[in-house]
Amino acid sequence: MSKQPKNTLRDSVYTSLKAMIVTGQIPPGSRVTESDIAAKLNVSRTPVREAFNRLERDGLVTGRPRQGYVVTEFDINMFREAFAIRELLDGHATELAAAAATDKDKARLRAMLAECERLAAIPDRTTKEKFQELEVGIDLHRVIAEISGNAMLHGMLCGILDKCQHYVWTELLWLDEWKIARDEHAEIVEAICAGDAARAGALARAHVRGSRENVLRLLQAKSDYQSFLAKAS
Amino acid sequence: MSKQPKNTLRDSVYTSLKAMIVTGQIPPGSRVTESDIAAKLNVSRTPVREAFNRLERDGLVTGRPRQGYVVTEFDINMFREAFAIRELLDGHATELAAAAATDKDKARLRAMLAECERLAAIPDRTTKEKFQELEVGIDLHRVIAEISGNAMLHGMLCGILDKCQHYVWTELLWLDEWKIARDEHAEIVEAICAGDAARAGALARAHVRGSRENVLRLLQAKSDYQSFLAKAS
DNA sequence: ACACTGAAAATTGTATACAAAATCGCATGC
DNA sequence: GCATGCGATTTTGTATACAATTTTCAGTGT
Repeated sequence: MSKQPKNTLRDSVYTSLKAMIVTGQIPPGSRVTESDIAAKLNVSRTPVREAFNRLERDGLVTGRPRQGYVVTEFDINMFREAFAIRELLDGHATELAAAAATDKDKARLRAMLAECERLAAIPDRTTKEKFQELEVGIDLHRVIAEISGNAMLHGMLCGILDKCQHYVWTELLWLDEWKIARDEHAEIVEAICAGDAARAGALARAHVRGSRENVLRLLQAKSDYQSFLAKAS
Repeated sequence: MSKQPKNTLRDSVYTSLKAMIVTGQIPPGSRVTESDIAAKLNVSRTPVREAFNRLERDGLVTGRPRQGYVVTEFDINMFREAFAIRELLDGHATELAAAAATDKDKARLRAMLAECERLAAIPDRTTKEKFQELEVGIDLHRVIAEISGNAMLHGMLCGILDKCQHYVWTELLWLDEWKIARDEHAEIVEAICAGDAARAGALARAHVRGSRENVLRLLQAKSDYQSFLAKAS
């Protein structure tokens, strides 16, 4: 497809599939067959199978023995679970990052903030640009986890953030009220740059809690809207 | 081989391989080839490949593009990383478990404690029995995570515990000083049964920190012993 | 003795062929 | 009309064949 050719087909397929799933091109609940994907990407089933294995391990698809794969449908319960863990891991990672960040790291974080700002300032944004802002905002957390120096923590947090991104993108981004908490991100970066671990950690935890509440509120609104539609018809 | 026949060969191979790795039958740092394992288990390379994929995702083996797989060697740094995360996740899981445990759950935990006690009381234990005690002690944490009701937390903690088990088993269990902190486990279970979430969480966090210090002390002793051997020869 | 070349061996990456199992549809019997 | 059973189709699970690449090691030249 129009993807950068990776070293191995397996990685290429994995990346493509993951992008398609996270962005909702393949909506949650869809049944996906190895043959279809293989045909669509012009490869054999083998690399597709291995990609599916990894995606299943990531929790983005669920596969039952001889029954094929289905793009995971996240319910509100999984969302709560993910955010409870994020609060722990993100908080700790941010504390560590504040203690470990080099000047180069700090510059990198500031550049991401600026990029986020730039994307937010575009008038009449397309869906793609909205997604880019969301992605940069989440990437900020990934980079903070990387800076923390704890590779295992970084890996686990990336996995959770993928799921959160998937959930927000497929369920909520259509809402106009959606908005990245840019000020909170800026405060966190500021605390990291100041080397204030305690403050950075507290801000990060509060930010995760705030995001959770924000999303839950939007989910409620969506649910209300849908039941309104149902009653009206 | 002498494993219970699972539904799919892939799962069977995964289970067998994981057991062989975690118990050190295949020592860390060994090169493992698909063909060897396939021959040893009398299956084709395909299920072995998929098992390797999952094990790589688990972090138990590391594989480079066309270079084969190597059983991951955990260094002391990874160990510290794992325990930092365990402190967060185990603490939270134990808090949740204290709030959520049913009578059946409590009975299950008490039964595991009793089993641990029984294994510890065996005189002149074999290596296998030592490993069983370790396994039950770690399983206790897995079950607590399960009881917490947060499936994602449970899954992540299981992954980390596998690595810790692997590390302890391959690096430290030969030491006679090794000893499961049975009293601490008992205290944690007690707090869970009493429904005291704050106390249970605090105990769990302290227990993880204590385990970490214990292991680090043993590693130091091992290192001292090895340098003593080197100087003597 | 050492470095470099190049072919052979070993090993993974990919494709494909075949087997087993599940699902779907249809017909048949009650 | 509905349930049930049987067969055809679809889809995954496994094995194997082939391609690509890396490593190894022997041989040669300096």
